[in-house]
Amino acid sequence: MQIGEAAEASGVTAKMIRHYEAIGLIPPAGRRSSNYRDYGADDVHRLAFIRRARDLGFSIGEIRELLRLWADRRRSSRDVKALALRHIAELEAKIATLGEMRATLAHLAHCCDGDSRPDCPIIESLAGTVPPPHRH
Amino acid sequence: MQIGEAAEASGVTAKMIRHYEAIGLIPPAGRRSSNYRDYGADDVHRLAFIRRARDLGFSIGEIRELLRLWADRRRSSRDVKALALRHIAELEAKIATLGEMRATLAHLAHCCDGDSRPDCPIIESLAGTVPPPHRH
DNA sequence: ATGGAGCTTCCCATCATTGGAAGGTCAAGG
DNA sequence: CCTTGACCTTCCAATGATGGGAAGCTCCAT
Repeated sequence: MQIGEAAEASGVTAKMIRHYEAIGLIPPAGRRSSNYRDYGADDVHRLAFIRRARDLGFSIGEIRELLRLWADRRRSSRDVKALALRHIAELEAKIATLGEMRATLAHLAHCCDGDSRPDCPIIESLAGTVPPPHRH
Repeated sequence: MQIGEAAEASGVTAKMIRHYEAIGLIPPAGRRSSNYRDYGADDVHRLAFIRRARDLGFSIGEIRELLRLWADRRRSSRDVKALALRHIAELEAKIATLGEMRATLAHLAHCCDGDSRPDCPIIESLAGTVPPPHRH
């Protein structure tokens, strides 16, 4: 099948399929006489794998490693799990950061009247005219 | 003061100060005869404002708006609060996305033995050989 | 006057993805 | 047979926020 159909079947855009090939995440696709790329079921399978990994927030580098582990029949599930746990830790760190931002901002917003007057603890906090809320 | 000192005082790197000037987030700094940028207390104050807004996760576009509101003595706190609430919603959306990733991956990792054998529900889920965990 | 610290501009890299231009290929229909 | 339109090709550029570094200028202390 050609790239459009492979994109449809895998959920990865044609644009990204070419990109993944360019950066060596996937092997170069076969070519027809027309120079069009040609994909088989295995290729689509690998692309869908990548798609699901992206949906879980794995980086390209991590996906490279996941693909290597997937292909290695002698892999240990320990290695896969370690990679997953490392990624979970990254996710939790990001969630914590965003959660702190949310909490700080929610507190400020809660203290803001939200009326037609200019006085606003949000702006004042950003301006540093009041000590920033420091809850943890 | 010159840019290094302003960077130190505001918590914004000299690199970023120049960048913010280039994209019009801050007005062009005055220059000395040496062509060095020259900053006063007001400039540092504005940079610190930007720094705190960045720390709360506001985008450059949002900060542009916040700076406009800060400068506007006739602003309504309603407008500031609306911007803050909108940003809180963005943060919560991101947190929710990351949280779903974390939950899915944690479930898979929990089901993975993590031993020396290759069998691994994480890899299998990515490969699509088992239906993906669909909890919401 | 020389060294070094700090400044200047300019270009490039990151990360994953998207957009578009210019042009080649193929099938269907007039 | 020729056109049209959908598909493909490569290449270049942009996104957002930041960092790295080169080449060259300014300033101050030794």
